[in-house]
Amino acid sequence: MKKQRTTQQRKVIEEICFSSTCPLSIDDIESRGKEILATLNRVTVYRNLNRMVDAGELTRFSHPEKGTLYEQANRPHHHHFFCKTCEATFELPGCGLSLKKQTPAGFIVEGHEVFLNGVCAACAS
Amino acid sequence: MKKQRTTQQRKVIEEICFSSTCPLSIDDIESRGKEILATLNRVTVYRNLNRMVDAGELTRFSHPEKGTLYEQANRPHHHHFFCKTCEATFELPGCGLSLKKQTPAGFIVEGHEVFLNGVCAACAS
DNA sequence: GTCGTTGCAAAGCCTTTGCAGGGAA
DNA sequence: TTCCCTGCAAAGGCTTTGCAACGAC
Repeated sequence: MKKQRTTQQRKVIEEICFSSTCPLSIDDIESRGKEILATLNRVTVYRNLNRMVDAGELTRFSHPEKGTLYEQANRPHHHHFFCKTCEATFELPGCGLSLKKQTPAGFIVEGHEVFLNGVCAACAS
Repeated sequence: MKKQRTTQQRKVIEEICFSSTCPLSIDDIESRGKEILATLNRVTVYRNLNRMVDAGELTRFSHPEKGTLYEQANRPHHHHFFCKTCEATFELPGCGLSLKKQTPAGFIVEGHEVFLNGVCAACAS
């Protein structure tokens, strides 16, 4: 692991990622970052996010509808809900999955992801 | 809906998709198709798959590790298991998800996807 | 002959890489 | 001063589009 330097860009990107309560896309992070630091470059966002994923600070996953998303790595086990009306992604605490019921004999399950979709409380009312 | 013509390419692509017991990637379909019809072009595969998705014959979904996959649309409800050893994708019948437990008040769940990963029976033994 | 389809080339996204200049330590 | 980091440009992968030729009907 190389020694890291604290740059303005890195501070902005880390602040955005660590303060968000839901997964963010590259576009989210880039546009929010540019509000704070107008010269922020998309490539720099990519590089910093990749570094943070490698360092175990962020988790990257691919959402079926929203593409690549990033979230903090230290969150408790949870899944995601995508609202097709406002297109926001929410974090759902806990897990409604019964692994034993799902798994055929001989298969070893090491991990899983669940994506729910529908309409969120705000959009439904 | 336009009138469709029955071409060699389309027959090959449909045969591959409709006879597979697990989801296929573009690469899978292209390489299997080229074994039957060597001149088959990747663009033609894309176009036919898109047409079949639009026609409701296939479902396209994005797997977190394998990227875009295609499967028959008329299959009963199921989820997918990805083996990290042989990198195959298996279809798991049924559903181990308890939606009520998972859903916060006010959210309306319309659909869901579950991806399991681990080691399949063949690779585990 | 008509017109849906194909194959090739090219273009569009998303993401990564090369490189020179800039800035943190 | 050192050398990590950034920004720009360019390159790679995946997918779509434009266009002329082909082929099903």
